[in-house]
Amino acid sequence: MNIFSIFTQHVRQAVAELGSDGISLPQAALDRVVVEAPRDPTHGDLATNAAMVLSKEAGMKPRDLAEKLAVRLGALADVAKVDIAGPGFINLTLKASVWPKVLAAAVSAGDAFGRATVGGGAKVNVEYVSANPTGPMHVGHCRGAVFGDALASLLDVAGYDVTREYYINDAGAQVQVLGRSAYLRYCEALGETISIPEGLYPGDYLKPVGEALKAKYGASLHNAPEAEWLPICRDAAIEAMMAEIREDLAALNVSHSVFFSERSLQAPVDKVRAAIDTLRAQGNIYEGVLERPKGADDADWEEREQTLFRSTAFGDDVDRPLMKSDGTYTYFASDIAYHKDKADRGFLDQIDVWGADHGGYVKRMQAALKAISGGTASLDVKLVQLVRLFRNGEPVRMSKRSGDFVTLREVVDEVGRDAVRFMMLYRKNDATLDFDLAKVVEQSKDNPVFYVQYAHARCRSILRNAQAALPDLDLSPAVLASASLDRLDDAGEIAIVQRLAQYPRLIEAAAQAHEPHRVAFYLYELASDFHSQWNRGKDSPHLRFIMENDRQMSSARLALVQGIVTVLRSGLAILGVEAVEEMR
RNA sequence: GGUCCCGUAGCUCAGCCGGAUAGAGCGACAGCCUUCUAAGCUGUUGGUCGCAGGUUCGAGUCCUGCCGGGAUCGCCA
Repeated sequence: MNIFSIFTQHVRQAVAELGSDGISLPQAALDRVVVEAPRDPTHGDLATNAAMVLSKEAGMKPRDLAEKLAVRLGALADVAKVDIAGPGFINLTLKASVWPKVLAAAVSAGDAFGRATVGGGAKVNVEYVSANPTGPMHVGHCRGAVFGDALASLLDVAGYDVTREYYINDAGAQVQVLGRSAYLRYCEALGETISIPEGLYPGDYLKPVGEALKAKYGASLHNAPEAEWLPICRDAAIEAMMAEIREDLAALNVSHSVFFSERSLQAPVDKVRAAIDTLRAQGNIYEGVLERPKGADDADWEEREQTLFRSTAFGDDVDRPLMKSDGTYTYFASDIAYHKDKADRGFLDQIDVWGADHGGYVKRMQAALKAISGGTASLDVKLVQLVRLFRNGEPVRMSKRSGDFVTLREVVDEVGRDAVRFMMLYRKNDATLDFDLAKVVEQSKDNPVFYVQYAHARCRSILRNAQAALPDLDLSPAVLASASLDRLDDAGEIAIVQRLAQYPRLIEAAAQAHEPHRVAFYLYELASDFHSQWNRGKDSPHLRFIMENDRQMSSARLALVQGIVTVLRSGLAILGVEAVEEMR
């Protein structure tokens, strides 16, 4: 039950009925009509901008148009009062009987409350993490992983058909380097003393790969030509790294349904070549010379002719090369084939989650998908900004170069996955994030993770205590939903129900904007409403949730608690954070 | 130099495809424990929404130009 969408329909219906007054409006104009909760509660429960956005096309003054709409809206069963205010707002005050209905709907719907249909079952592909399989995941990967995972869950709840995908970069030069690094560890395992040259991966995490290679191949690779040992060492290392990455993701409660190999784009069928041929047939490929970029570090710039994609024809700033000087494909060429493959699999809605340092890549990828799909597919790229790691306000330095970086696993092991996930989502994706390892485990209001989880635990505690105090009361949601909810007439209680009523709309809006952080902020506000009401029971005992001498009131309030539990659980599930039963 | 992101209270940040008097937490100050978890709550304090124009009934939000911070700019991914 989403009162906002219900009333949006009511308002649009009222607008359509203006036809009988000789006022006809284009259908498109209706899309601008919205119903929202006014910031100021004295403006009523719902407000619509209909009269203001339609006045021009109706050829009427906003307030005159509002008068006509107000008459119709005032006749609706759930409306107690209609006011016209300011430049032409129509403010609706709903009958008190509306809120019990909303609460009952939430309680009886359970996990289904908030589930939306805005997605319409449309297929959408969310690609996230896609960390190179050249080592364990470090803390920098965390944010994109959690963001993508939560976004996928959000879209799922909003009614999209979501596929969660990971692109394994197992075809480039980096995995060759990985293979050489693994070979050195293999030599080391054979008893050789090694030194790791600049440019190879120095981390200890390849030692087990070396040992495994020795166990499987003995010394047979040692004096073999590179062409023979490199593919073996490389593949063994990739497999080992991917296994480790999957474990890291599991520790973070991040999941994927598809792991897509970059190499599978080149063999057995060269899909990269096919993609380039498609673009060439369109006339969007040519041989040309790029201008030297200004201001960049271009000391070893060498002007030369190369194969270019005409991305400027699709909104990019310069045309982009597809072939390296050694004749292999650029990463961009592979990525075009990959995104084409996604489109061929039916994903016309594609979302990529990238680190902000890849921001310069967005336009060309969008241009490429537009071109190669003939304009049918679109790509939204969500950039996640840096995470700066602190401990008690002191920066935690990390140097990837030395191989001595903070791994994702270390952070999860130290503070727990719930703290990591919630904090990563308690910020817009494009804002940098300071993550303090000490603060996120603090059990205080400073720490939103704790605050929201505590609200859920407190609710559950109330329900447990209620069962002990009133053992014969049936606290199942189905029964609570039929309690005398009209007895919830305290302003704080109604405010909570109104907050719950916003949840379905919030899910829709957050999903359409691709912004899971809105869910986190909403949960914080709901938790705050609840803690506040809980405390009012101290000064005013008649406001306590459990009233042993008034079973009817207890049932109504416990239904309210159950409604809060329902929404907290639903929202936390989207964020991938556990709704705990008690705090320890 | 080009492109992208950011700039809102002393600090950290929200602000829902433009909407009414711009919000929250922290900090500071003043209060609330015989009580369903005080691991919490209440109140006070606090803003020229970076600057200047523009669009319109209306701009923190959209457009243009500046200022400041960050990222990035063929042969890394």
